[in-house]
Amino acid sequence: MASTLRSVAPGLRGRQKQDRAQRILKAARLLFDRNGYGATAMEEVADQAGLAVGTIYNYFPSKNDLLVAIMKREAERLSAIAGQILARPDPQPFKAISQMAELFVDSITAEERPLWREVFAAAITQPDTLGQRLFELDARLITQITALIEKFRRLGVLAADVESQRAATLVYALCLTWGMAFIMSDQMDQDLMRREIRKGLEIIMRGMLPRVSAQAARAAKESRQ
Amino acid sequence: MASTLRSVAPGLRGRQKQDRAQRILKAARLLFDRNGYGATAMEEVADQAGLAVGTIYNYFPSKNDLLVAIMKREAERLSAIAGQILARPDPQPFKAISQMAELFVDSITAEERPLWREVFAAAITQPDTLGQRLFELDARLITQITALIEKFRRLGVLAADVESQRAATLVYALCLTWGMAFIMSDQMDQDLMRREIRKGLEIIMRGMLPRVSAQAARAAKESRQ
DNA sequence: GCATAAAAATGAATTGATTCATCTTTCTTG
DNA sequence: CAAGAAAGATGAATCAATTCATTTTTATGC
Repeated sequence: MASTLRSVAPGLRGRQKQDRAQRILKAARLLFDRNGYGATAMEEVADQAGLAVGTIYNYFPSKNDLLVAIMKREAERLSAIAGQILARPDPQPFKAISQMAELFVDSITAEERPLWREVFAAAITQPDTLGQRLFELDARLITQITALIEKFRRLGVLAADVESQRAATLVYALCLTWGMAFIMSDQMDQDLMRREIRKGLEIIMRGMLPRVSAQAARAAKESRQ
Repeated sequence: MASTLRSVAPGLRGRQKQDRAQRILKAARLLFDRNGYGATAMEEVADQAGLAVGTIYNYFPSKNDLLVAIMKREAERLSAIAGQILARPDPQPFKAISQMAELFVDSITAEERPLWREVFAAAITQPDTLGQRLFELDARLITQITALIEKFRRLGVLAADVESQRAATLVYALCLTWGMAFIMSDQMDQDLMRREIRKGLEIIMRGMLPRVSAQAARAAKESRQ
């Protein structure tokens, strides 16, 4: 009980613990990159880290957990950069939102595709633990896009009657879908993904532009008839 | 060689083969439903089907394959119904497209959620085999939505300068994203999914309505000619 | 410093998917 | 119909993740 309080300060034990977790992550990362996730046995990770298999399980409850811990670090950068864009967005809404989407694209490279496949799969089968952990990041990104759209909406550059959050979610849906397509098909490259997302954004943005006044619309309609 | 041709006609062997495949599917379905995918051992499926483990692997190359074979049947209905909607769509574009989206929603029930999780995960880790097999269905759905939008576009109810395929993909992205959200969170029910998709559709549809400015431009162009 | 408790590490045992050498059944040919 | 070939079924063996009883290391109280 009392010892719990003291152990917050890193004694020998605490330092070793940090060190080992780090060593395991580094070893796993190396082997997953080199040989792939499926082809890497936990025994091998243990060897590489200079530990016994059982020990790894004291730090990461499963092989999936280990992988997610590794890849989450990668994704973490994303929301930091998104924050920068949000701080001084491009004055043109389309460009600013595109930039956010590009971020997403840039964060998944072809080399990491095989690992991302495993991460997504793990997140889906264990949504409450692994999925949750990753989805935090996505939620943060949606919040950031929402803030961006809201900003433009306030300025009157975007329609007042579109809910920012909903629109942001739509943008996110677009990115996620193409991100998944990228992850799932070796045929697709980042450029294609970028282009497709851009096209989708164009349609979304059309729906977000302030509508011409009702009067003008009616007039136009009448003139057509 | 010659026998290959003859074997198309179902002799005893052929019939048995059909029968066994069916028996395996039924047994697996039963156990997956009852005890879950993870908790069902292939030995159990074999027992339930009255076969040896090895035999199952003569019919389905892996446990994942078995699952996908089961769930694909479920999804197959979808494109049939989509075809019906396409044959006689609601005259209002929003309603017609909503109907398509609803289809998607209805095809994933809360009971099947755990199994869909596994299916999605499998599709992601083995995109070339399992994923491909499922994605065929999605591709078909996109084609059908594209056809629907194209129809409306021809009628002039939707903007001429929006590419139907791209718009359809966006609609699909919306459905897929919420479908995944549904699958991943026990908190979400079909109603919520339905509502969210509808809201997203509203934004998309705004972007697809003929623009006043575009009309004006066209009018101007025509008057010039 | 030593005895005891708590925390961590260890690797052999368990569990379950997948493989494969062997055995059985069905088919083909004379 | 019998012999040989081909297709299919079988379950014991393999392989890898995960568990757990045991041992080792570190911390605590005297």
